Amino acid sequence: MPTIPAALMFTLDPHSGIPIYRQLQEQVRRLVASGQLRAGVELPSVRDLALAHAVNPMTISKAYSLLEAEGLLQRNRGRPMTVAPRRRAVDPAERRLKQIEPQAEALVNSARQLELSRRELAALLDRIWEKDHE
Amino acid sequence: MPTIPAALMFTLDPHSGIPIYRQLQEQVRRLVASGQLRAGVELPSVRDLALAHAVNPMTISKAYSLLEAEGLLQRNRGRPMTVAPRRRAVDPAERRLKQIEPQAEALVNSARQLELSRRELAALLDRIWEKDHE
DNA sequence: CCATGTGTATTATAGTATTAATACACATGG
DNA sequence: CCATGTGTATTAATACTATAATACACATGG
Repeated sequence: MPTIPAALMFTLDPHSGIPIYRQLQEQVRRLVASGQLRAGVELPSVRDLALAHAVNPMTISKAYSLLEAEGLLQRNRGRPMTVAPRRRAVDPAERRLKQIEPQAEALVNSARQLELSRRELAALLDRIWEKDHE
Repeated sequence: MPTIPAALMFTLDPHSGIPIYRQLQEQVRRLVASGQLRAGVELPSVRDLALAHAVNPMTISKAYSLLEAEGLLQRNRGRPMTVAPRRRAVDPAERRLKQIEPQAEALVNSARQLELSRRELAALLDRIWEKDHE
């Protein structure tokens, strides 16, 4: 089973107001849903992640534990956590869209409260999308 | 000075993980930036808002106090809070775009982690935009 | 066997968020 | 004047988030 680089995979911001453990939890969910993390793949160690992001190991562990309770990750005593076996390797686009929907709704809501036009919002998103040029 | 209906104006979700006082704070900022809340307009009373959203009055008061410290609201002893006088009545589109940018970046990030295409994301946003038909 | 690597449990501390129940100072309309 | 409406201060309690410093149980490679 391949191992993953560790830090580079996740974005954790302690000052975002969103609990760190939840940031990690959601990102793992998405990477698993999209198949970027496939069944059996080992996750970065708690200590590595904590060190790389200047965060307490128990905070990482908490996210991992919750993901294990969700059934997304598998715990292997004395060994790294792995992505749990899944029925479908990748969620269909529809399910992935569902997953991002609340976040999208919040954005549209904000745009409306700012009285931005649909075009202005679309242009902003295009700009951001291309900025991280992939 | 006109008074505002109270509850209908804001969306507060105690289970979103984002502190309630901050949800309110950001929404007021946006409504003021867009001119939907103009200088002098009275805000819903702390007790009304708290009652309508099943939330503690002090939580609302905290948001109001922070907005007053920001200079966005004005405190009038014994009277409702009002929107403070501003240089420009409405922020230019550029400033309003700036305000929503972090949220938009987070969404694009999520979409990427879910391996959604730019088109899929755009379509989702269009759908949501029109769903709330305005 | 044992150093090293896993995740985790424990205990303590700190800061923040939220609620609850009161009480106060001020403004306004009747 | 006074009932009613403002926002706010106070005190207490609870929950959540995060950190720190240890310690433990297990697995693996040399």
